[in-house]
Amino acid sequence: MYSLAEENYIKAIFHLQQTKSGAVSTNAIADSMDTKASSATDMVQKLADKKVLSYVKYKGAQLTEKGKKIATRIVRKHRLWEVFLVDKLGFHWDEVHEIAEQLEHIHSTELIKRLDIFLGTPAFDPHGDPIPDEHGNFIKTEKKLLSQLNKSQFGVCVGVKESSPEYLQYLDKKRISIGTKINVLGKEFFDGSMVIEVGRDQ
Amino acid sequence: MYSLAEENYIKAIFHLQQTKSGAVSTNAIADSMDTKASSATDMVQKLADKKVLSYVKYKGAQLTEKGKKIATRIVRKHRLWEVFLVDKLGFHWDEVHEIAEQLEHIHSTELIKRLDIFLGTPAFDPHGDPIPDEHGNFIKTEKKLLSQLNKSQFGVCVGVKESSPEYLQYLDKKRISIGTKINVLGKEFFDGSMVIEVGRDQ
DNA sequence: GTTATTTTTTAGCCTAGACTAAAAATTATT
DNA sequence: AATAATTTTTAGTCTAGGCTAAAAAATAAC
Repeated sequence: MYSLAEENYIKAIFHLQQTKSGAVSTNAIADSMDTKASSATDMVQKLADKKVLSYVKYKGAQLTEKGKKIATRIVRKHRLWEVFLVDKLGFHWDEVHEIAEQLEHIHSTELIKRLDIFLGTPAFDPHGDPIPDEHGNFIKTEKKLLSQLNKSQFGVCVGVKESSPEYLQYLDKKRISIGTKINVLGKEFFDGSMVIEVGRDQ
Repeated sequence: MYSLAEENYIKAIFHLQQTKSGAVSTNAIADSMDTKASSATDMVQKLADKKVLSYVKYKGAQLTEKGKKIATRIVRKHRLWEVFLVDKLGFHWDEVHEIAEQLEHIHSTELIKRLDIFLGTPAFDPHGDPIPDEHGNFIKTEKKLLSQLNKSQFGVCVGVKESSPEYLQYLDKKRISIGTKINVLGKEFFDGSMVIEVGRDQ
């Protein structure tokens, strides 16, 4: 069993690994955990002892298979709980992160198994992020930024890069949510600004 | 905001106060928390500083109104989550305590408000214990032990004194659960042993 | 009403996880 | 390549919550 602090570090390192390849630097970990580099070093050394990650002094950390399994289990829990909060309790998608951040640390495999079934084994969370299955496998969604599309192309919104309440509320006003189809009607070469059509059929 | 340890002490003292009147002794707290008396003393002193309880050296502790409010909020959360686990996820009533023990520490008043509505604002948990409302008020159920009933009297099971999995499974086999009507058909004066009829209409 | 026993508190120590400040290693600059 | 700047690690502190052992108070026994 891992402590709350350990689980949070493992999760943070997992997410950092998703974006950049190679070892994750101490500073990057400290930044994302909102602590100091020295604290991150301590924890990384402890997790290396526990074989959760490999660590080379001054070179950074990388999760082992064991570590990745722990991380995906936490991510799975986090995202399942988010679905619960939105689908069952009627929360808005911009309100659930903080609560899920707590719920993801509840220990009980049986609970998650049952919650998953109760929710209808969803494949995506309310932000469009894929939910890992029991074995830690999950669909790597090929996400493109809207800004990367060209005129006459279209896409379906599967998530957002930024998740500040302000931004999510702005999207809401524009009637854009997960699953919304967006057509690029025009694109300005000068600054990349676009005219888009927001699909009504969501 | 109170730490996990603080919340657990507050809850333990609350439950101890329910059974015995007057101040709760350090040893009683330590026993129910499965720690040593010295640890209990430390925590009780800290909670007294925070005005959660009143404490007189060598005399024991008593929750203040503030402390009781904190305690009932935790109890409310615990019991609501138990209802969720049994009613929605299909857990058996003898499996939910440990998980609810974790869930009761999730901080979010909005979550509990919504969970309560989702569950249909239940008045009792799966063990027959009353669920405090938002303001901390709850029905004091007049509970009698089955052994206190006499011949020709009857009662409705609202809970159990002991909650070991073994005992709960035994009750299950005998088809006794919350809401089950029990008729005392006969009672032996010698040792108090009974012949009872277990109501089918539950 | 002393003495013995039990209960409670204090004092001092331990671990997890944070911190600061200084040292060491790495990377960047000229 | 030598120095400057940055990153990372180490060393030493701090707090929360535990612990043990000893002291102090309360209770029980004679």
